[in-house]
Amino acid sequence: MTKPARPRNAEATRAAILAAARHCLSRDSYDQVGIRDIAVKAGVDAALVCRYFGSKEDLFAQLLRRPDKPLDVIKAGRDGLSVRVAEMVVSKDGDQEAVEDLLIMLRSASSKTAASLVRDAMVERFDEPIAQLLEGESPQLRARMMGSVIIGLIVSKIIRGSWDIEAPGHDAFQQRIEDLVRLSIQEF
Amino acid sequence: MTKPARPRNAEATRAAILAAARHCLSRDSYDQVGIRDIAVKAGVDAALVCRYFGSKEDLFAQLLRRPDKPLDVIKAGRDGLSVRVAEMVVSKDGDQEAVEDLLIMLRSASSKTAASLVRDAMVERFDEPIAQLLEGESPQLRARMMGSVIIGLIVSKIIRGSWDIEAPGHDAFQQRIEDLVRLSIQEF
DNA sequence: ATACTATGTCAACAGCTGATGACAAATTCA
DNA sequence: TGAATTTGTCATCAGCTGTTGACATAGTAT
Repeated sequence: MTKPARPRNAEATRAAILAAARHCLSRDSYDQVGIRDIAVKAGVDAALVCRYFGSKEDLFAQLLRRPDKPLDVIKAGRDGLSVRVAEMVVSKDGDQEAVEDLLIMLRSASSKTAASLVRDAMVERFDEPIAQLLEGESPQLRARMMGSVIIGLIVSKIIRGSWDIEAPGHDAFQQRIEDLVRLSIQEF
Repeated sequence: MTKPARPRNAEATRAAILAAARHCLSRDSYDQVGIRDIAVKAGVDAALVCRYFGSKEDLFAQLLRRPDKPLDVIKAGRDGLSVRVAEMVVSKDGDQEAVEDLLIMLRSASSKTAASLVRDAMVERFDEPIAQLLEGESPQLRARMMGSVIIGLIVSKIIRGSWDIEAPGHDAFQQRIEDLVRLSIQEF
């Protein structure tokens, strides 16, 4: 009993490493997630992580960079945008992959090495797509305002653990978030 | 020319270390700020930091814990709260010490060791004082909603560097923030 | 001056980090 | 078969981290 003998498959282990990195980095910040943590989670030796991705920073960059994955909330169009965003943030039904991407970015936003990568990813994957959905003046600014509202809700949840709203008030809570999102992108 | 011969004064160097820590931790996260960084900034040996504060974690705790400093924005009362908050976030005239405190917390919010300290400080220094200012139903939740809006704006600024609003639109921008804050604490 | 304490410095520790190159085993190809 | 290439592991490096204890120096009291 030495090795479970996983079949050798470069592409699969590469994907496993990426998935493990996503898992770890959505729970802890860039500085706290070690290459060895990711390797263990992926069931691989730590050296492989460096061999496949060059460096920890490159791995993180590759993790954030996914031009193939447009966000569901956004690509569904301008109609009902606020509703979908509120749903995404508050419930488990919405675009949870988008929330995970945001979690990864926000957790590592204050890391020196990861900061610029996070900024670029944020612009590319959130701000620009949202801005393109908006009509009227200064769509970029309004997109950033909406980003702020979302970021605030998620970071607040990171800090406190959860929102734990009692059942009867939950609808009003979600409605309030919806209103905040709507107001944030309203024309001036 | 070996030493500028700073006069030996325990209280002063203790304060210098605290100030240096504030300086460093408002710019980088808990994980990235080393004891040596703080010591250099304070003009002291690194060992002194540990001798005066026990450990890095204790130093951070002591930094967050300032019951003597109620926030200006809050203690001015409920009237005009939204206006003052918007001013605080967007301009340099507002309560900038409060913004710095928030920066320190938010930068280190995703650090494993600092997380619980940040959570407690956030509740103690922001959520509770704000909630006590609110009348009507579920003041805690509404206080947290307002916190979310503020956090979002500050974190967004952390990520992007600044808001760089062109001069003519600036008033409308501040007005919008004011409205967002007002909506966030509005009764249900 | 002498003893004593408070304040500050130095050197070193164990532990962790990201990264590298040598090696082993599996797979593929001739 | 045997050689070659891919895939994975191991040991190790240098650098950094928080922390500690031994030492040095300044200030104070006797």
